[in-house]
Amino acid sequence: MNGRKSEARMQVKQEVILARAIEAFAEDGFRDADVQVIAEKAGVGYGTVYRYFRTKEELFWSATYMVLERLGAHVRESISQCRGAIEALRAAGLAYAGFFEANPECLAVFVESRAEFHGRIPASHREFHEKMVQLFVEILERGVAGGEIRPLDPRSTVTSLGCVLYGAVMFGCYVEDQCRLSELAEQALGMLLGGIRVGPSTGEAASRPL
Amino acid sequence: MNGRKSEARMQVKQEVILARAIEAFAEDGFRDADVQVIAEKAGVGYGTVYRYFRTKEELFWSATYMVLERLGAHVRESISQCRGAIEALRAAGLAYAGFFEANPECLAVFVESRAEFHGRIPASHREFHEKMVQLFVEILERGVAGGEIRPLDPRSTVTSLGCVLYGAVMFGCYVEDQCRLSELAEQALGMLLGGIRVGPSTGEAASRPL
Amino acid sequence: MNGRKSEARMQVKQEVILARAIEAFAEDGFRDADVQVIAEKAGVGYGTVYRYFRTKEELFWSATYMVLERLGAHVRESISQCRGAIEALRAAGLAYAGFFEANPECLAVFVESRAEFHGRIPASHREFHEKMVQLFVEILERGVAGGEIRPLDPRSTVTSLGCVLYGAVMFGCYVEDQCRLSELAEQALGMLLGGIRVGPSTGEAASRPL
Amino acid sequence: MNGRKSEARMQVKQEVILARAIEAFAEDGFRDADVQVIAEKAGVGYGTVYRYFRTKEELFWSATYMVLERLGAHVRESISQCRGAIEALRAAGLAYAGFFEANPECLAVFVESRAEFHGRIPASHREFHEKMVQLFVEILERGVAGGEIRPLDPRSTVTSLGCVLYGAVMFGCYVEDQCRLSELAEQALGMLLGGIRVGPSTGEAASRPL
DNA sequence: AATGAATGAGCATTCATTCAT
DNA sequence: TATGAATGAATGCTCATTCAT
Repeated sequence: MNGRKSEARMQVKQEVILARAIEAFAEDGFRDADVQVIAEKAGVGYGTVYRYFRTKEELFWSATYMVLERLGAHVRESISQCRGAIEALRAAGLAYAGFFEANPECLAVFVESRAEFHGRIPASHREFHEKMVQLFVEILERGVAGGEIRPLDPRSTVTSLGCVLYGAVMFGCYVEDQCRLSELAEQALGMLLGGIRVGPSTGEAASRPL
Repeated sequence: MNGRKSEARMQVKQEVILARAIEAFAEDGFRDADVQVIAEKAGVGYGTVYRYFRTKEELFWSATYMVLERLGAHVRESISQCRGAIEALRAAGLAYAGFFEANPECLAVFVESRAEFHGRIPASHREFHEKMVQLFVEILERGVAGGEIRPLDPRSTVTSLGCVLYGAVMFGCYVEDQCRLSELAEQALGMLLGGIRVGPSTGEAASRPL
Repeated sequence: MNGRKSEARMQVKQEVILARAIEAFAEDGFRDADVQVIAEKAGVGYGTVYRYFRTKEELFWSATYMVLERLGAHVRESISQCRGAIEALRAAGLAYAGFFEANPECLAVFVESRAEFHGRIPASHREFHEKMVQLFVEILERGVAGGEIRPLDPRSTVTSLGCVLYGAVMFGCYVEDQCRLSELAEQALGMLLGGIRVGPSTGEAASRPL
Repeated sequence: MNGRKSEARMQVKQEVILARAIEAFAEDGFRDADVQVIAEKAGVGYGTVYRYFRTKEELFWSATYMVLERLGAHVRESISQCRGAIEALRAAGLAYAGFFEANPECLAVFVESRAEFHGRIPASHREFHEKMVQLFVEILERGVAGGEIRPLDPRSTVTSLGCVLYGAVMFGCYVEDQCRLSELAEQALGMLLGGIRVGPSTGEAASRPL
């Protein structure tokens, strides 16, 4: 029982450290963030951070992965109630952008992680990416099967969707004083969906709110 | 004449330093890049770098700006021969992605700069962004006036286009083993254009090559 | 107990660093002294110095303050056994000069600190100065009350005494091959005391040994 | 004739550089003063400074020597009209302190030079010192011969005088908000003179204005 | 002679990581 | 297991000095 208690405590501690790490990396970037400060904010000793994460880099990738997990959960939850495929795509897209809008520090870490790839995407991140792609592919296939969506190649369509959503989130810094991230994504996604939906795609359809 | 010679030489030297800086920042990122190494690669003394750029940060932003200038020139050149608006948009989009495909170190610096914004986009970068937006707005307005493009709001449309192109370039790392950057952009752009072009937007139109 | 041990050790370490810093600043001056060297001499790691002193400057002022503390202790001790005021003044003056004679590295740091003031005397130094003035004022007032010293304004008299002692210590470098610092101070102080003592101040009194 | 013109010009240029050097060394101290800045302020090219002074150190000692020359001229001029020895001593002392009061940048350089001695007084400075001592010795001997001053050992008396004046000038930073440098020197000098003048040295004599 | 661009040695400071307690 | 004192490699930046023009 002692072991369990201890395990649970450690689990909590690790999550606290990760949460503070996200904030620190968001604030200062990977290189400028200070492990000392993260430890202080997490309320643990300096060396303790190194008992949970071998290196600062491991801490960073764990923190970015936590962001991905939260993002994934948020997106999956958003589509749980959706019936139609188009509806699900819209909901997922809005959830994707909305998550970063609601958690700016996650966005900052997300951007930071993209820069830190330097050509080497960690396996965990690649797996997350694949899962997300799979999720969208399934929605699309469901939509195609149900006659809601034109029979496009699912993977390349998802890739294009990915560009739009990833782009909206990354590009948002240029328009943040004009519109919110979710509006940006809604708009761009709307235009894309207008082009792939079955039936006469009128201008109205493309530009009206999702 | 002495002055001119000297000025010309200094101009050249500065550009050499910037070129090597782009490579170094691409390779190691802003924080890990070593000014000493940049100096060596540029064939100048250490202190000389600091005669041309007050700080490493100034060097970094100058380098990223040089990337933007090259990118801008490449894009502008690509549309110089285009007649139609849709044609120009396709050409510009392909040039945008093609530039980063042909210059991976510029892409790396581009990504790095996005991460280093940390909420503060340098004025020079914002101005570049505005010019690019203006360029696309003019193309769109020309297309609308010529009846080639549906009467959408130009700015928000350009913003969506921006998301797609920016997104393709940033998102490319996830698909680089499946398709090239320009293919990715072509595909995503095609889907978007399919949705904004006048006339019945058929599935065929949206997915066929640009 | 663990805490105490650690605290005590750190206290010792800090004092060792300060002691070596005094030597280094004495040898090379503030600007030329190398923190690396101080660390080595103190037998601690480089970074350790910065755990105890935020900056080289803080280390310098701490070192100069340690000199003042030693000086103050030496002077106060010297007058503890004195009965008469004149006797105390003589003893204090000799202790003042004698301290620097016995600790040349303290003298060098003392001089260095005077140069580094640049118009801004650190609060701690000003406070030390005030305490010293107060000490001498009290001696003088005791001497005046006891009829041993003429009723001069204590503060301006102490200021003049300060000039003589400070001057002797600073001026000593010009005469060091002719007489020792304490002799110099004794001589100058003797002349000054000859002028303020009650009774006919004969030449003999002014120039004879204190 | 060309040569002469050139020589004269160089003479002027050198003095301009020295004058600006004094200001710079006074402002920032020897180590922190920037030769580049001195050159700019002097209105000459950077390298030109090095045509007139082999090293920064040589420039510094030349600058400090210029201070001494000005000081010496000021002091010598002050006593040119004095008849009596006591009168001359007072005048010289006041001129000494008054010079630094009127030229704070010279005082700063003077202090800086004391710190930079590090045990090695430059020959030129030692010679100046000797000349000053000689000047005062002659005044004293004249005073003794004329019966105005008691037959003290001239050299040790001058040394004590030196302590008082040097001390007043160096010590002034502690009392600058209470009295001016010249007042400080006047006061301290008055006390000392009260002690060495022939005749009954009353308290009044010692403390009344010079 | 005058200039100022070029140089690189030198140094303060930071911070990830280790390890004794 | 938790801690935080200790470490020293790493690096941005300065500035005295040189030398080609």
